Amino acid sequence: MTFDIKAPDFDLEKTLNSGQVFHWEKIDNGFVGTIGEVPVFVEQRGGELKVCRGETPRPAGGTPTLPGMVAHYFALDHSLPEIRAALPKDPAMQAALTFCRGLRIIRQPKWECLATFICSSMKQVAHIRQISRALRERFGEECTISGVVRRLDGVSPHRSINYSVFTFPSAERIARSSEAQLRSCALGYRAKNLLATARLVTRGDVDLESMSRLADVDLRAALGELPGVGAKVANCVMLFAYERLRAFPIDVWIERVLREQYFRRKRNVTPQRLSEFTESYFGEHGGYAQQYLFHYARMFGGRRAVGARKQDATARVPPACGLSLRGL
DNA sequence: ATCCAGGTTGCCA
DNA sequence: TGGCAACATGGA
Repeated sequence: MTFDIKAPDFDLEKTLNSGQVFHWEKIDNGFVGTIGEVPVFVEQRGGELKVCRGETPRPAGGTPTLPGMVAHYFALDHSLPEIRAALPKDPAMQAALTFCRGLRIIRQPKWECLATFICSSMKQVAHIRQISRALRERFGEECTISGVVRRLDGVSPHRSINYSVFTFPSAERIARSSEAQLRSCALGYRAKNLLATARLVTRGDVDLESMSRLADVDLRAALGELPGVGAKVANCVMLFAYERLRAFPIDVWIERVLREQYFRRKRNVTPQRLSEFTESYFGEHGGYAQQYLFHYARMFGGRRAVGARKQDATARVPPACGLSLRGL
């Protein structure tokens, strides 16, 4: 069964390839992945999404409608015009913002997001994708997606699709595995942390759902208690799974941008000071600012920008703004 | 081959 | 507090 969903001001590819989520696979002009336990094929055509769902591994009760679920996951309710208007007007921000038009901060399942970002430390995005896939194939459940989608050319009425995808393993499933099994998924030293955190979640020592009621500072502290979760990962999980749009994760890419564009290579700028600056300067939607700067820097910035050709061949040239991030 | 990656942690002064 | 090394793995 396929649905059409209105999705104005949305760029599916930029959203899924910007390093906030790691499991979506580009296939046949669309993407195959899961939204929670629901396997989904999504294809964007102009301002519309064509969505086809597969079978969940188990019958799920109280599931919302597919269009509602998709719209919620991709945060189609976020008002991008308002968010864009509220961001700073400096050249670096404007350039990133122009390039990242339609990129949305999505709403990921909490455990899935937490687990993958625990695996993300000192890993390139490509590696994180490999780890995510390995965990799914080893411990997740396989689902199939089959159906019909109308063809782009409109010559034939439709084409049939048939894909396979794995759900992300639950905390319980990870907790039941061994550190050696996790290491076989190329987790390295992160295996110990993922296992320990999975056990805490499984035992009920932490309740990821009820933590959504905490204020930002308390949520950050609670997440920080988990093994393998420091300031950066906590901010990623807050931003990508708890709808805390102020959260501003600072990784090596963002740190380069901040030092080059906002601190003009000044020395003695501690992580603490960087954090204070981003909090006050980018404000309420800092997470969006961060994601736009991150994606832009990764596509065009110095230190051999990653994937500019493969991921976005149509936009190889950065927007003309009289500013370059080269030489960071 | 060498460098580096969406960091965290423990230990040192 | 701030600096620093260890920690695993594989893409560029």
